[in-house]
Amino acid sequence: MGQKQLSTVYDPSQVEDRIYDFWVERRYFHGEVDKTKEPFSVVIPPPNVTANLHIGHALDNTLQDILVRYNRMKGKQTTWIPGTDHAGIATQIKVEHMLLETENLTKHDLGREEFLKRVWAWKEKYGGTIINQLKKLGASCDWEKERFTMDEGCSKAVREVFVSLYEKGLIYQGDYIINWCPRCNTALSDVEVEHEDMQGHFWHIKYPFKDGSGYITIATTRPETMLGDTAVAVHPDDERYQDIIGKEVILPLVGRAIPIIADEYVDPEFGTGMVKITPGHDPNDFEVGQRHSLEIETVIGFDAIMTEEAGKYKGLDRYEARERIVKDLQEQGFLVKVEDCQHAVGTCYRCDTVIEPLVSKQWFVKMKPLAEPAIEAVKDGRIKFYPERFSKLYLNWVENVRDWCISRQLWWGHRIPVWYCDECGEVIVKREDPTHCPKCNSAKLTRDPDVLDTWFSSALWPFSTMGWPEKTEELDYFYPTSVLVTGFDIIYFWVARMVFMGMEFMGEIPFRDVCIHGLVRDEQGRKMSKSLGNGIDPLEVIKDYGADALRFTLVNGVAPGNDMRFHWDKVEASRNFMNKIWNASRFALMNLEDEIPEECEPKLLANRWFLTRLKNTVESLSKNLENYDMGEGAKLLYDFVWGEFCDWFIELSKPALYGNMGEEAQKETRYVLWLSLDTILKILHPYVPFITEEIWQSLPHEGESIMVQSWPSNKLSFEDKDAERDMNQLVELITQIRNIRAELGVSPGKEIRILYEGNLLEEQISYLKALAKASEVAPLKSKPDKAVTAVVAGITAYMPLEDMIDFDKEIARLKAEIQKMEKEIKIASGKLQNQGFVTKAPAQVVEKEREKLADYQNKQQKLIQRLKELQ
RNA sequence: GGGGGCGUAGCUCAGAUGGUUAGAGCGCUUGCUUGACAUGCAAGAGGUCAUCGGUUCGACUCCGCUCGCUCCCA
Repeated sequence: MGQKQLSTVYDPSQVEDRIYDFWVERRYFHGEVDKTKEPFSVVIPPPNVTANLHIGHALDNTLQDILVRYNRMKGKQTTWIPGTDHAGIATQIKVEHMLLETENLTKHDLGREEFLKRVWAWKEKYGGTIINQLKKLGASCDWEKERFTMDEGCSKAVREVFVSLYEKGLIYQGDYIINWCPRCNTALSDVEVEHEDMQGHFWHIKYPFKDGSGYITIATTRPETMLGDTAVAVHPDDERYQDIIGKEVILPLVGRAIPIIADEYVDPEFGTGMVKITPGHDPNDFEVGQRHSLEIETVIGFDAIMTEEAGKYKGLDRYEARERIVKDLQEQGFLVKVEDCQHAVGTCYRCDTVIEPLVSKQWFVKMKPLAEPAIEAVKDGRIKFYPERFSKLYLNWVENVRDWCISRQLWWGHRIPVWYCDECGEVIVKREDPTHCPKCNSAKLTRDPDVLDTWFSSALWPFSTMGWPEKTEELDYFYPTSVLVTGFDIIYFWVARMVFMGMEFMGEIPFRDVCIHGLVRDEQGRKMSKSLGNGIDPLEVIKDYGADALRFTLVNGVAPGNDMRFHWDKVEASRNFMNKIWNASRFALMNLEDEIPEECEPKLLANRWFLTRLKNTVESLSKNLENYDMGEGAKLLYDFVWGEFCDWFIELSKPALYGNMGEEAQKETRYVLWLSLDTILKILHPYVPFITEEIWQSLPHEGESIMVQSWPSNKLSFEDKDAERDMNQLVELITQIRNIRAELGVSPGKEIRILYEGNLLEEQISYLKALAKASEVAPLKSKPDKAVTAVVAGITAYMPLEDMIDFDKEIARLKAEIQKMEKEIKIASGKLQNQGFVTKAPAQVVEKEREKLADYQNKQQKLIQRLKELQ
């Protein structure tokens, strides 16, 4: 790519794929074990194999890529392990749908084995979609290490963990109440249930005493479950009901007698202070039932249809049954009243169907013993959340965690490694598939039909991807991982469980830092969803604006952990920023030679100033990235590159580059321009990898690729506070002059004369000429009659404008300026007259305030003087 | 019921450890083919930082109340 061919508009579509291929070919993403270097490792939150890249993935992976690229440039041995998740329910449903549509087959028509073959075939064909989409985004994943939660290694890890936990007594099987999704036809864990507030009713129902002495009133939102009531409960301390504890009531419509029991679970303040207890259909009631050894009646089946136990309601759907029961209660005089109420209803996180709590035989992980070390690890700071507040969320959950139901009634997933002996009933849990019963030696064994919760295998991801249970070099070197980047919505599902498993099986935390980000919402602040159709396809954005613009849009100015809205305006702003970088680079290339300029000590003010700013910017940006504040870092880059490099440094460099300030100045400025652009490209690179590589390749450079250059830090030691001060003064002066020109209608092309009081360096004069469009800048000898004045601390500049002065305008302008200064002087002097401020505030702060005051006063005096001269 | 977050310019949002002339993008006004860029340049208007109180020499920033919106858990 020759310098002259650079088009004035940057076209990412001509660049990105080519550059990505170049990186992959050179294996820059790959990180081998290298004990001479500090490791930096990240595991990707594995997206579902069924997924297409959505905007949330784009954000999550952009953040990871920024961190990975930054640390790679910092010289760490870096690996970012990618992969996908088998997503039990989602994948199974997807393939079932496909089979039904294309071949009119159900999974039962095919049988388990054949069905699984089809799922694997589907996975092979479509499973790579999202991986390829990540490449479009520019993700620098270590593709040679790509994994899948159901590949051989991960499966081995799952098996080892299950058997090992079982042997330790931390996995058990039993009949407990679980969350059942009647549509997905499987048990779910507690976190897979979402609670939605729904409009419902409170039905108040009479339960007559068995002895005929009247009745009590019970309120319920689910009357259909009353068929399964096995008690009524009151609070043991509730004085109203002391005398009825132990009595029996008759269950309406059913006729069964059930006892009134006392249990602390009841809230005496709520409703009548009496609740029906249905151990078979409510998790809280189930626990009450256990405490009081109550019977469990199951009146609703796994298909959400009323069971045999429901008597005459058998065969009805649970909602039909509700209507019929309410009707019957009313007809028979049991219904007291109906109130409207809002209550939380549990729904399946995959299909949104209302969950049915049901008692069923499932496998569980005992969580308390696993939780202890996971709590400690966060409490003592071995694992840190960014932002910190998310550790509270984590702790709150982990400290109250309940046992984890891990069996799923699905076919797609890790089959539970448990066999039952058909002869003697022995339960066999083995690392290798057994052929005979160890107890009775029978060969008739039946394997448990269920599979494990997908999150069970995800929980092992940080070490299963590195070869565990083998003791690999990778594990030794790259584990624990450096940072985990993920959304807050997945802290319970995944983050906490990785900590449990990491502590238990590696004896160590799985990651040191957890960087949490928010959701990407639509323009109106709504969640993006398929049903609303308000999703943004990141690939479309990439196609039209480029991956760099998308990446920058997603992170620029976003506060850590906060949600953000997706605005097309922002995409355009980012695209424009890319174009700005492109054109600033074009300018540099036009003014540089083919070789890297010779290093030199800068003497010119603009150069000294800019190198100082460059150093400070690199430092601030590095700090932002170390603190996982990518949003602030992006903002910093944007402001610095556009607002300082382009708007000021490039403009200031022109006189020198064009040779108007002598050969030395030109040479020096070329060097500073080159160094600055080289540095800017490097610090931009983690955010916008494609455009920075493309430009860097055409800039004089050493090395193959910008992505393996070292992060700028050591070389930039240049700092000159005086230059900063002098430049600030100059910037203020130029801005004022431009302001005056604009306000007084001096056309931009018209050159003016500037006569000044105070000290200006020779270079400052050159800059003034160039940036304020002045034909002459000279010390003031005698005051011109007709002139406007720009006043900054230390300098007064007169602009003789005989023919075009509107004196009233100028007087008004001066008065406004004076008033503005008056206000500032009041504030500053007020502070300084305050004894408390002078004695208690840090000396530095007081000194700064004094300087400010002096500047304001100086300016104001000159303005007043000038006003007098005009009046 | 418990916990978290948010409320800053017309809109969308930034504002470490309290001291800034309170910032950006978009929008708006005015003027510009200035030898990188009209996906641009220059200048500008626009904010009692939700409300009330407290801590402090000093609060957009820390603490508490209230109001409004939002999320998670029960």
